[in-house]
Amino acid sequence: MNKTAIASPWKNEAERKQERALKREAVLAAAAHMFSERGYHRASLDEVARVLNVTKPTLYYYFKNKEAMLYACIEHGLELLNAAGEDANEDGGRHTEDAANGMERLVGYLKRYAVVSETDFGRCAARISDNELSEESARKVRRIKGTIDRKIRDLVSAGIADGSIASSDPKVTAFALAGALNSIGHWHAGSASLPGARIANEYINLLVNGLAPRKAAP
Amino acid sequence: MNKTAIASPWKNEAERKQERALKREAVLAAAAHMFSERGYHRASLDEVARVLNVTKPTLYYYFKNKEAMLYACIEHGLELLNAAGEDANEDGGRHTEDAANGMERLVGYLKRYAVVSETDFGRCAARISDNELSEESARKVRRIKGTIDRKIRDLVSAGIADGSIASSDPKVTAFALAGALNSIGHWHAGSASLPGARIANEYINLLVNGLAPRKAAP
DNA sequence: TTCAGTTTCTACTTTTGAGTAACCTATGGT
DNA sequence: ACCATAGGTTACTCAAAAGTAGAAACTGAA
Repeated sequence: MNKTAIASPWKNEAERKQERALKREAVLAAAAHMFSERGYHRASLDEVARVLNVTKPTLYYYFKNKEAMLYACIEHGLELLNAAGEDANEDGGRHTEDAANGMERLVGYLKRYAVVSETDFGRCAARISDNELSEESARKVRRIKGTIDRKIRDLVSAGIADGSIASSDPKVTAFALAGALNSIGHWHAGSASLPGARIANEYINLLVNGLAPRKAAP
Repeated sequence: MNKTAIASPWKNEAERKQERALKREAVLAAAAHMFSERGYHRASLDEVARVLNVTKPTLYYYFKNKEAMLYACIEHGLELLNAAGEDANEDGGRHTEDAANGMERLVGYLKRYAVVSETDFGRCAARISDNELSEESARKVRRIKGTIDRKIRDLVSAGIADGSIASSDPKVTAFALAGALNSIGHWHAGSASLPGARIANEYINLLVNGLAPRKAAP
């Protein structure tokens, strides 16, 4: 599988480009970690640079400025959350013969969403307020958030249509679901005692079944 | 009821002290608004002062520094959230002859909690991360948050005991409930289109009944 | 060898906003 | 008349962190 038996320490054009992309991603990952850990303002680029074993100006070689880093983090986080929704459609259809109903698809999405919302990028997207960004970037972020919200809402609506979900208002329900899941990232950081997957499951169980006891399993 | 027929423009000792307390509260309210609107770091004290028609040093006459203001905001918010729980016990017992069950008391609490979490102070308490504070203050905040969490957990446990609530884990459930409610403050700020009370009700309805349809009302 | 381009560094400048010093001006008590 | 205190102002300092200028070091190519 190796292209060359011995790995040359000198890179050609393509390799250099790839390495640059790799480094850019490393910068982003470090920034995301910092942002989600300390918040945007308390995260200093000097320190981000330090954990990467470089100096601050190097970061500016890969990103225009700090805000650009934050935007990239949030955008990437939102893309992950969005991607968690993409296979909500596929997964249900592919796994079983008959198409999954609205509830099943929604729960599948929520589970994947929960997983992402515990990553650094996910937490950047979920926790950091838009208004840290320029109006320009904030608008873009809101657009993406809108499509995610739309996706949840559509799943809720589908569930209502096929009778698998009871909700009087898909719009508010979608807000509530996203809000509840986004909060996972918060407390997870605060009290690290609970295992993440456990929390997510309990959350989703609560959202699906509610606090009130059920007479019989539907 | 008036002590004097004509109000003297000159204040005595007691009136002065009260006025000072009033001004301190005004500073706090302005700060809370700023903090919850823009976040701690983006809120500038110069601007807080501006909306109060004073200058920045005046603020320092009432508070030691910016962090002290934030701490006071958060503490006050937490006190409100806590107070919302105090009358959870009273209210149930006082309103009807027979004592309210766990679920009823919990829902009562959650409703009041939701209302508070939409105020400036509530949002400061719910949204702003502890690590903006000194370790000293953060510890105190965590202690108060702990008692609130405990209160919710106890209500959940009580509900489980009397059969009005179904939950496998009061601890995680309490986290989830607080997290979900705290998120109200976020989105309310983002999309101001929905009326607050409506959102809170929908949220709580979701948490109580869940997404899954119920066969028959219990 | 020299050139052009890439990547990173050292050593700054700039900006922003928290915090302070020092000084006014009422007011009320003595 | 005088003083102490409360409450406020103007005009600063100071620190931290963002951002920049410009040189150095390396690479691959001509």
